[in-house]
Amino acid sequence: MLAPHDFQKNSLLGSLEEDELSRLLPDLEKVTLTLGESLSESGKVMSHVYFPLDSIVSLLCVMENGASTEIAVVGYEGVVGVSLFMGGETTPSRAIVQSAGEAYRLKGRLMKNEFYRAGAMQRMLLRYTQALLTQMAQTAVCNRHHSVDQQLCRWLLLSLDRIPGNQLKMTQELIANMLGVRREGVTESAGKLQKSGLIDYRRGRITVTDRQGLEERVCECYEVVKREYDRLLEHEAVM
Amino acid sequence: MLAPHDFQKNSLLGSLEEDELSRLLPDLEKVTLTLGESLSESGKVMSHVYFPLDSIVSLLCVMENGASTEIAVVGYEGVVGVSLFMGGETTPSRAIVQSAGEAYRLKGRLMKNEFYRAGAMQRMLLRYTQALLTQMAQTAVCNRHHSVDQQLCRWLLLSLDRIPGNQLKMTQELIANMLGVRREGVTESAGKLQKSGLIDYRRGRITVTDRQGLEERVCECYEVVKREYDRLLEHEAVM
DNA sequence: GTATATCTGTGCGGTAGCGTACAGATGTTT
DNA sequence: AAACATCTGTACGCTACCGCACAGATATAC
Repeated sequence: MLAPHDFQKNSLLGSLEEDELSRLLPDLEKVTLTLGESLSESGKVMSHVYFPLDSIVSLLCVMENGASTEIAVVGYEGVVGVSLFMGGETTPSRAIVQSAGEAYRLKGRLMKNEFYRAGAMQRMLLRYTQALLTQMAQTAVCNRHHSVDQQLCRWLLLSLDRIPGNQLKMTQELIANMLGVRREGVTESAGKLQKSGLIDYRRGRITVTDRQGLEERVCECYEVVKREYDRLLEHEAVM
Repeated sequence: MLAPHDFQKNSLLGSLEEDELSRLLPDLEKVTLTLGESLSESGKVMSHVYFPLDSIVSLLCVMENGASTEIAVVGYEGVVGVSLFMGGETTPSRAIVQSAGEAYRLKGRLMKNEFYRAGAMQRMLLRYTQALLTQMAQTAVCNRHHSVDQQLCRWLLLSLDRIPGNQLKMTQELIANMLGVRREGVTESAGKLQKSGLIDYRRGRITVTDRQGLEERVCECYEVVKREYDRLLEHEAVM
């Protein structure tokens, strides 16, 4: 038996108008995303766009020497593959599944067709893309000015906002790759948070036990991004 | 006497189709941008979008404590004010004139009207916005992984690509604000470039004397951004 | 239950960049 | 020409983070 309004778990899909939905629904394909899976490689054309339901996808910039940094994170509020409708077809960044879960996907061609109908879907996607711009910008400034401690808090909160529950399956090694810092640095910062009783870290599983405590410790970057996402995505698009 | 095809100095305007041009031309207003002028403040709605001709505009993320970082730079190849057509109306970042010069501007409302006609203009603007995304992403990763030396080279080259000539009017203090580092750090890095004979720095005026030398010293980030801009903007938009 | 792989904690020397302070250089104004 | 503002160079101690090395802890497989 099919879950009746499953797709609504993704807020972009959930905000569609009737006619858009009826056009798209038959082509939406539910897929399970596994940890570490790559949805998009640098310079390659994606076959689909992905609308996460309870999964998280990281957009990573990978450099020649293999070092990487997460530039944005996408969850139920967004879509992976904006370059398909923005017209560039590819991007130099990678999209990696950071937290396993489900997503709907839609063939690139169909996404573009819907986008160019210039309806509510287009407006939502553009506003979402602007939110993504803000997240990237804030990531840049955070990378420059804030300590690993603060960045870890930001990362935890941004991730937590995108999944149900308060637990992340994630090794320190992977977090370090996301933040673009040493694994030992994450160990140290996570240790401080642990000692302060904010999180409980147990071999690849972080449980946030005091969310408010994290919010008190995080840098302003988290709030800036969150406010902008709320502003851009939680209201109806106005033209 | 009017310069006949002045607007073509901006490549977005220059790539418009006949009918678009005839609609927009009467409303394009030529303005002179002065060094340090602000075109957009955090959270405020811009009245116009700006198409630089020979000026450079920096997009800055400013934090509560006043520290800032440049997240992207816009010149003749682009437009300042993407949030107007992306639908968000405002952004949390500021737009500051980094190099004085001229630009055409267009009222926000008219920009949106043209955008929603979904013609060549829309496609160009979207591709440009994707290029901007790439620049921000690469800035984030560069801030994380590269030395001030390398970042200064990147900044010089990106700026130089956007103006005629090989001279920038710019104090080290301002460059430091852009890069989000100490002024002394810029002094030191610029000193190295000077000793290597790549630039000539004289109180607020940098002359690049060996562009190729800079390109040999810059990190990969410059090339990634440049390639993506070329790819996305120098060809006709394909749907 | 034991072996194994992986993940986490800790220590240590090295360094890039920070904050601060101040001196010298160079345009500009009068 | 002298006075001034501003920009540039240098120095010094400090801290966060890096790279490396390795030991201990914990899940999983057999």
